[in-house]
Amino acid sequence: MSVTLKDVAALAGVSRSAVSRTFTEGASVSAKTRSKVEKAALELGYSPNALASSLTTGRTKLIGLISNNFHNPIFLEVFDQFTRALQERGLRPLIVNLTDETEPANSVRMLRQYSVDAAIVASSTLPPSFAKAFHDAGVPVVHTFGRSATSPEVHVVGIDNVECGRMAARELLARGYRHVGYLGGPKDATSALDRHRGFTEELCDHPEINVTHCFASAYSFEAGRSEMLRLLADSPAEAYFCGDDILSVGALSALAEHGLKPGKDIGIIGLNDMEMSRWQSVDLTTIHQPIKQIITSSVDLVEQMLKEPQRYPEARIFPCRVIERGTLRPRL
Amino acid sequence: MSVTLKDVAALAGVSRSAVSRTFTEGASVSAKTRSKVEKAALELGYSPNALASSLTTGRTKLIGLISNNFHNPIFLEVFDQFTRALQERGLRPLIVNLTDETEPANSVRMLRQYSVDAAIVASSTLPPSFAKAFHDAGVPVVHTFGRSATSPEVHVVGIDNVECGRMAARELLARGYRHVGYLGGPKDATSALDRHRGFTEELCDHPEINVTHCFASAYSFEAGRSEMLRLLADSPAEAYFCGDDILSVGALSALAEHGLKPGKDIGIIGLNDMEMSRWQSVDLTTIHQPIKQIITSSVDLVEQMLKEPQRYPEARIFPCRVIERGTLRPRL
DNA sequence: GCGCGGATTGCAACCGGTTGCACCCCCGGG
DNA sequence: CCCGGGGGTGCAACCGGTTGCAATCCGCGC
Repeated sequence: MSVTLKDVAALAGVSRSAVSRTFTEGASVSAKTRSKVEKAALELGYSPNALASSLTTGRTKLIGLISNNFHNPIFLEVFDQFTRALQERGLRPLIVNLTDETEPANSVRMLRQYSVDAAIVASSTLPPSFAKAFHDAGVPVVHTFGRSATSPEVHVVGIDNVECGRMAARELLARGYRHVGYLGGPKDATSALDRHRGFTEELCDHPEINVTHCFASAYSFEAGRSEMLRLLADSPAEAYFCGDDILSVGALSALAEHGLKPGKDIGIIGLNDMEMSRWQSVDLTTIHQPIKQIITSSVDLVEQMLKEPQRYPEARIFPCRVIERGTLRPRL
Repeated sequence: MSVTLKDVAALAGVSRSAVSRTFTEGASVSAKTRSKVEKAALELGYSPNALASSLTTGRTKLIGLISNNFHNPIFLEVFDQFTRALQERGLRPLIVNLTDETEPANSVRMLRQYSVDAAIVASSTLPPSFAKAFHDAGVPVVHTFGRSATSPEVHVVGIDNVECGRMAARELLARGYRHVGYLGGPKDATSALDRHRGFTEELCDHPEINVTHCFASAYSFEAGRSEMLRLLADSPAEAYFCGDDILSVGALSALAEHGLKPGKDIGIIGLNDMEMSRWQSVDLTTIHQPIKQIITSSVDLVEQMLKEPQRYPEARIFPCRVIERGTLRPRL
C-alpha cells in the first residue's frame, strides 16, 4: 500500500539508514547520496511515517488540546489561535472535547496512549487539580486560562481573575453606581469564584455600596439571559459585572426584552472582549483579556517544555484593561 | 520512563504475546492468564501504546478534521458536534486549520505522515477537488457541507445548496417582495455559487421581479455588514437572501446603523439557523440546515469507510426548511 | 606513495506492539 | 489406555523508522 523507507532505499540503491538520514535534520549524508534518495523519494511519493519514527525518537509532535468551553463564542477565537500557533511550530493538535466530563482520568489515559508530547488544558472553569493529573502522569502540561495563585505544580498562562473582579468593581464605583451586582459563571468554575472574590473584596471598603451576587448555570447566552430575567423580576441592581461576555450578551437580551436600555437603565460590564462585543448591536463595555498573547505564550511555553520537560513551573499573568463602549453610564 | 508490554509480561510471568492478547478484543487468552496480566497492568499503570500498535494493525483511529471556517460562529456548533461524535466512536480528531490555505497538498502530506484512518473536510467553500486530493492519496475522505452534484468520486454529506437558493427565492416571492437581492459569501466558495444559482434560476420564471446580487468577501460578520452598508448607500432591494446567518447578522447590524427595521423596512432571510439566530435580539428568519444530522451521518460514514475503504461514493443530502422569525414581512 | 583523520555508510539492534505458526496441554471418546 | 483435537501459549518475524558503532571512503599533507 504505502511506500516505505525500504522501497526508497531499494530504488535509490542505498541502505535504509541513508534514506532515514536524508530525512532527519542535521544527519550526516553526502550530497550525492542525498540527491539520489530525494529523487527516488519524489518518484515514489514517499513521506516518512511520523508515528513509526516517534517510536524511537520518543517525540510525536502531537499536542493534546483539552477544553470544555464549546458553547462560548470566545472559544472560536481561542481555538483558531491555538490551532494556528501550534501548526506554525510544526505541532499537531489532538482535540479532547470534555463537555460533560470533569474527571481527568480518561483524557490522561487517552493522551498517553497517543504519546502526546504535551497537553494544553484550555479552560477557565476546571480546577488546578485537573491539569495536575497530566503532570503527575508525566505529561508536560500548560493550563491556559487557569487559576494562577494556587497551582505551583503546573504551568499556568492567563489573567489574574481576582484582579479583574477588582477592576470591574472600581469601574462601577467610578461611574457612581450605588447598588451593584455580580452575575458570574457556574459556582464551581474557578474563574467565576476568583472574579467574585475580587469584586466583593474591592467593595468591602465601601460599606455604602449595596452588593448582590448570583451565579449562572453555565458560561452561555441562555444562562446569562435567564439569570438576568430572574433578577429583573425582583428589584435588580443598578449595574452588573457579568463574569463573561457571553453572559453579558444574554443579560443584554433580557434587558431588551424588558424594554430596558443598557448603560442607561441598567449598566453591564463584561469580561473577555470577544469579537461580538464590538458589534454595533452589542457595543459591550468589557474587560479585555489579551487572548492572542495568552495563547502565543502558552504555545511558546509548550515548545520550551519539549526541550526541558522538568522545567520549573511558572505562572504567566497578562494584564487586562477596560474597554469603554456603551453599556455603562459615563464616568463621573 | 513509560511502562511497556515487556514490563507487564515480566511482572505477570507470561510472554509479551499473552499481554498483547489480553488487550486485544477477541484474542484467545485463558481466564487465568488474563487475570494475572490485568493485575500486573494495573499495578504498573500500563496502557498500550496506540501508535506502536498502529504500526502492525494499520489503524490509528486518528481522523483528520480539516476546516477553514474558523470565523463563523456556526463552526463552534459544528466543531462541538464533530469532536463528540468522533469521541463516542473511539476516534480521535486531528485538526487542520486551513485558514489561509486552499491547496490540499500540505494537509494531505501531513495527515498521511500521521497515518490518519480517514479525513473529514468540513467546509462549504472548498471545491470538490480539495477532498478528492485526499481520496487520490489513498486517504478515505468525507466532504461535509460539500458541493453535492459534481463530486462522484468523493463522499459528500450536506444539503442541496441550489435548492436552498430556490427555497429562499420562493419564500421572498411568497411575501410579495418585488425587488430582491442575493448577498452571498465569497465568489470562490462553492456554496455561495450554488445558492446564487438556485436563487436566480427560480426567479428566472418571474420576469416581473427585479433581482440583484453581490458577494461578500468572506463568511463573516464584518463582510456582511460592510457589504450591506455599501448596498444601503445606493437604492437597496426590498429583501435579501443572505448566504449565511453570519452574513445576515452583519447585514442586520448595517440596517440598525441606518435606523432601518428588519422585516419592516428591509427583509432578510439567512441560512444555517445557528444558535444566535434564535436570540431575541437577532430573531432571524432563516433556512434551517440540520447540522447535527449532517455531522452524525458524516461520522457514521467515516466509520463505515474504515471497514470498507473502497466503498462506492455517495452523496447524502438532507432537506432544509424555512424557520420563520422576525426579519421577513408576513406571507401574503 | 603512504599514513591519517574526518566524513559517509551500512549493519544490526531496538522502539512497543501484533500475529502466524508450531507446540504443548488437557480432556473426552473409542 | 491410547489417540485426536481444540484451546492456550510462546517464539520469532515483522510493522516503519532511528541510531550506535565499526568499517569504509576520500582528500590531504608529508
